[in-house]
Amino acid sequence: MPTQTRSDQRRARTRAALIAAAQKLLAERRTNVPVLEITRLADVGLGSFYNHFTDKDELFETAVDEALERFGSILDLLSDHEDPAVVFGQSLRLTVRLCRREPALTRVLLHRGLEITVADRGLVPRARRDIDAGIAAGRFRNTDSRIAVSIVGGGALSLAALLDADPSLDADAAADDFAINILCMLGLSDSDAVEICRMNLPDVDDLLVRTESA
Amino acid sequence: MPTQTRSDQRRARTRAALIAAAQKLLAERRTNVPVLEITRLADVGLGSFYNHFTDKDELFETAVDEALERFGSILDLLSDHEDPAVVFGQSLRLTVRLCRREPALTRVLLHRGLEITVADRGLVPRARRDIDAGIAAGRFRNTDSRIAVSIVGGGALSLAALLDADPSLDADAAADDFAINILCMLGLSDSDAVEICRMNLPDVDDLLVRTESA
DNA sequence: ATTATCTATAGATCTATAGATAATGC
DNA sequence: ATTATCTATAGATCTATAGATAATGC
Repeated sequence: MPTQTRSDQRRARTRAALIAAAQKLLAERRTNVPVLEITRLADVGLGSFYNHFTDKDELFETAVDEALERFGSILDLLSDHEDPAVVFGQSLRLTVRLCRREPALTRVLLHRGLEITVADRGLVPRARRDIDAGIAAGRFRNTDSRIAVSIVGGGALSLAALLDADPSLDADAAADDFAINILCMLGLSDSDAVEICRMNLPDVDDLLVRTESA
Repeated sequence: MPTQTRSDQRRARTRAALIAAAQKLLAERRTNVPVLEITRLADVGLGSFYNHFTDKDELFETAVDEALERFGSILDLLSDHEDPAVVFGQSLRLTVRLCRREPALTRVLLHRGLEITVADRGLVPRARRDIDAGIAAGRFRNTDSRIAVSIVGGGALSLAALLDADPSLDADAAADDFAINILCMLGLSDSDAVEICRMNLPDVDDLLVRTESA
């Protein structure tokens, strides 16, 4: 554990304030703002910006990466289950529920958009691992997991955009329906998929609290 | 038919040049450029820009809309078939193939990203119509078509991003695999889906030529 | 003494318009 | 005569740094 001097802490605070401001702006799709506006929102001096980042692009990229990590670390808390279809179903249902619970974080991800589903960080590698496990166990159809994961990722993002655009939609029902669709796609019968998506799910708020400290 | 004066033609040419320049920039993800750079790329005077658009946002939005229309009009050429599953399968296979054939156009759509799948124009209403027809005919599972269309749209975009990022991928195979996945999701058996996706497809180049005049 | 932050600002860059020029209409 | 385009530029806006100030380290 590297000793955190008071200087380091101060530095980290400033950096975090800048990133939080960037995430706020990303959620509003306003990335084309002067640096001064960012530092005002972060409540730090203009010069501090250049202490931490070389330009706006670098800041915004960092802000998206951190949001992705947050999402991923929440899903990592999901307890295991012997049936890979159950594991994946839980992940899907939880991910979509998280989008409703964390709209600001979700909008940050939506801004980066589809590049996320191509990336080799965040949620995609987790999904690919789960799908491959299901195929290996004979629980899923034998299919190209790169393409399957692409559909799942794009579908999840697209559904997140839909939930964001229409607050009147029932997010829990949409999440379960999404999971049913994906499980059917992977070869489960309609009834099997429905059954899995009726199982108990860990409390979303509880998971959020448990990852906040990180 | 409104008589096109020579003035109108000149005006339309300038406008089209600006939109083409904007699409070029969108494909390179460089929307944050000075107006002067856009007009240079379009080979028109700076002032002409303000003759047609009030600001850059308006131009870029128009540029994306036109690209979407182009895609949609190509799909409209697909001939009908009595089985809704065949119709939809053909659309899916063709859409993904188009992405490989028209990478610049595809990148324009990727820039707009997921907002497309929420929009009520372009490909989404066509997909929703096809899915609803399939459900009504008892060929697809009875499911919420809003969510299904969201998955299809997001999945297609995500796959387009994947094909764009990795030119070595076999687009035809990916397109067919994508369609199989979606048809399975909609309740078809694995073997039915595979069979549909082995059927003959209209020639992509031919369809492109037939819509170029529009 | 060192390191981080803040304030002030020079210079670069960009927007948007006014007025000139060129093309078309009749 | 009218309409579209083009050129030149005033004024606004933004970036990025230099130097001052404040906090921390030892």
